Amino acid sequence: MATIFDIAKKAGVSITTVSRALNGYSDVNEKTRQHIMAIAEELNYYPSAAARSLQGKKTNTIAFAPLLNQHVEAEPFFKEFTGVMALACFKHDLSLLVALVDTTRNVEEIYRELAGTGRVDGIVLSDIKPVDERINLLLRLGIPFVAFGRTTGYADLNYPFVDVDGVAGLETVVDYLYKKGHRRLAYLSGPLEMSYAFHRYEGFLRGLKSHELHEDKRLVIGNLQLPEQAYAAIKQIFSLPAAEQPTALVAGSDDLALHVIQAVSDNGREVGSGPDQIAVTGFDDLPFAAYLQPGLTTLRQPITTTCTALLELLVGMLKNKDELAPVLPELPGMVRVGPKQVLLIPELICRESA
Amino acid sequence: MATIFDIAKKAGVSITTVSRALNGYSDVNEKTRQHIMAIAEELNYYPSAAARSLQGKKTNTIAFAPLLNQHVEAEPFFKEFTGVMALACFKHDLSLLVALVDTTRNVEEIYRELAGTGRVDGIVLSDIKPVDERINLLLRLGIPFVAFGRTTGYADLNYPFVDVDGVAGLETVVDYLYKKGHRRLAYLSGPLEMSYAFHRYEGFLRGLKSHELHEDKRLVIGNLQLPEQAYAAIKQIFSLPAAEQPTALVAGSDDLALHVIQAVSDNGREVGSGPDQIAVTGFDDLPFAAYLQPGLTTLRQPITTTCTALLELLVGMLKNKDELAPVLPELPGMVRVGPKQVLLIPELICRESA
DNA sequence: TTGTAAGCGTTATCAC
DNA sequence: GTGATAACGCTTACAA
Repeated sequence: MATIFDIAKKAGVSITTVSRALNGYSDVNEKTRQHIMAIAEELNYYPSAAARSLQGKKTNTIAFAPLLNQHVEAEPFFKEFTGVMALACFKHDLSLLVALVDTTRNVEEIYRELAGTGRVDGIVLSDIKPVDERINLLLRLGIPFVAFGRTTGYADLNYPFVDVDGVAGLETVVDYLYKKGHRRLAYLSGPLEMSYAFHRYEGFLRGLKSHELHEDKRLVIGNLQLPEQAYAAIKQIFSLPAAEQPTALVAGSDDLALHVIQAVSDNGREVGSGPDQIAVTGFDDLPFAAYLQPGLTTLRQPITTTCTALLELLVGMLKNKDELAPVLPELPGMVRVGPKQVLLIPELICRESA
Repeated sequence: MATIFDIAKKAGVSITTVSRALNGYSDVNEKTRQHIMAIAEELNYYPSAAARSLQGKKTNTIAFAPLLNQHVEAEPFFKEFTGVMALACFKHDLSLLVALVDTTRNVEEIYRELAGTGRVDGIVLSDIKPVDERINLLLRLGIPFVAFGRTTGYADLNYPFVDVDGVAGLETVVDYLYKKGHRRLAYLSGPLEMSYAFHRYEGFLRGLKSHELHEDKRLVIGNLQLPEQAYAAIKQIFSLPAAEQPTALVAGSDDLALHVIQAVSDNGREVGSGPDQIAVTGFDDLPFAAYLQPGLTTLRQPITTTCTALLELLVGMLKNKDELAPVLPELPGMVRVGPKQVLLIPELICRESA
């Protein structure tokens, strides 16, 4: 690899001049610049990223560092999100460093390293938990970051985040089902240690309450991760006395809904919105939701908007460290709940499953 | 951020000793080491990635740099592949730098930059074209890389690659359809400028030939990118005289098959394997293929195996630059066509669409 | 077992 | 306009 030195030698000037010429400084003779540029081109020169960032320069790279859940549960969403994030970064002329975090190791250390090694300008955090040490860690380290999701405390939401409003989402779903005549609703949830699952469940409860329904603990099953667990849960529910069985199954994610639909069929029932059918709903509206048979009624998680907002926020912080609130464009379904806090309202997509 | 200097000062030793202690060298007094480690911990020390790589150290990062096709066509596959690649990298303790390449800019320059800036140890190339300058470029620059896909020349396959055998795949499909009684087959292809599309089409032709069928140019439509184009193609095909219409539609990708299925319905026909139905096949077996109605008969592209092989190859090259052939584990459906060249045979997945 | 010092490829601060 | 030269934070001969 050619260095700035090689160019300087060949051009018969100092490395200072080369650096200035290449970086478009004004105080360089136009002729000299042309000459230097030509030689750089000829030598296939590209500045070393390492050397640059050693000078405190930006890396133009941000990290996306999700926790690696063993549960396949997160997988389809993870892939979708990562892909969209890569596309969003591309539009901002950023590279995306995907660094999965092994939760069986010392998580804090991994983030500390990511932040400390200076390979990235900022971090997109995800898989936020109700109480999440990573946030305080990054806050303390002074690393620019933005969270996809939020903690559940209300006092300490003093960090930048973008979240999809799971509470509002599930209230909408319950309301929809209520109006369709459902009175006995079951709720199937993924790992409740995650904020998003917690919020969705919370929304489910609020939905019940607003219609003066009460929660039947036997119809609420949480921490479902593997397909088998979902199957077992459904089987258990359908073994209740007929009068106590639910007419609608509300799943906390599309992935879960997928297994639920299978399990319902396996139990000799039919999924759908008809009178003798079992209603099933999901959350996410991943591409496959539309292809299921029957089509899945679900809440659309606006992934593209989410990524746009996350990056807009992060890039804004990177540009002017001082400015409190980066100018966020108004995006559809967006509610600003703080200077750097955004909530996105998921949209109910009605198909045939409920 | 704490530096090696801060630690040295606090520990009352030289930076050399700190460096050695931290890097696990043997010639350091155990007591000194303990002391240094403790201080490093206390100071939240992490070595600067920039400074290290400036010393020629590894970055433990590899780049995945796919071309950004405007066609949404590549999107679902891209997301799936990127996600699986991230998971595979994780297992090798590597970070993944996703750098989408804008094909409207100077592509060569972008790869040159990626290689020259030293941010990554190696590159995974994809979206290989029949004749692809990027390969010679990287070969010339001496950057470790491995290609997902291959050029179509046979003489110059002297670079490491892993490819899914599209030729074999489509021969299998045609054979399958033939045995089901189909004699008039249409072929719908994505952008033929890509090797994979080229190979699949080639396989289609060979399949026809082996059964002494001949190609009907009116039934072969290439460079389909947008859904509308697929729709138009199907409409056109169904406007042929009844006797000349195909009984089977072979699509070059699942994504294309998806649109084809829709278009067939819109033209008042029914997709399926029955006598009066139109058979449709795809390629990839993306997750949604199983959920389509009817389920899509398609060729399973072994993405996980592909990523494993790609990384195994690349990591092998990174470890011992000299050794010609890294020891590749035998993976299912794998054919070694050269010391560093691997072909993966796609498996036919029979569902209801054909 | 430890320390000194050179060097990796840049950018930035001075002088000239 | 241009050029020395000192950082940036680390690794590694070479000395001690």
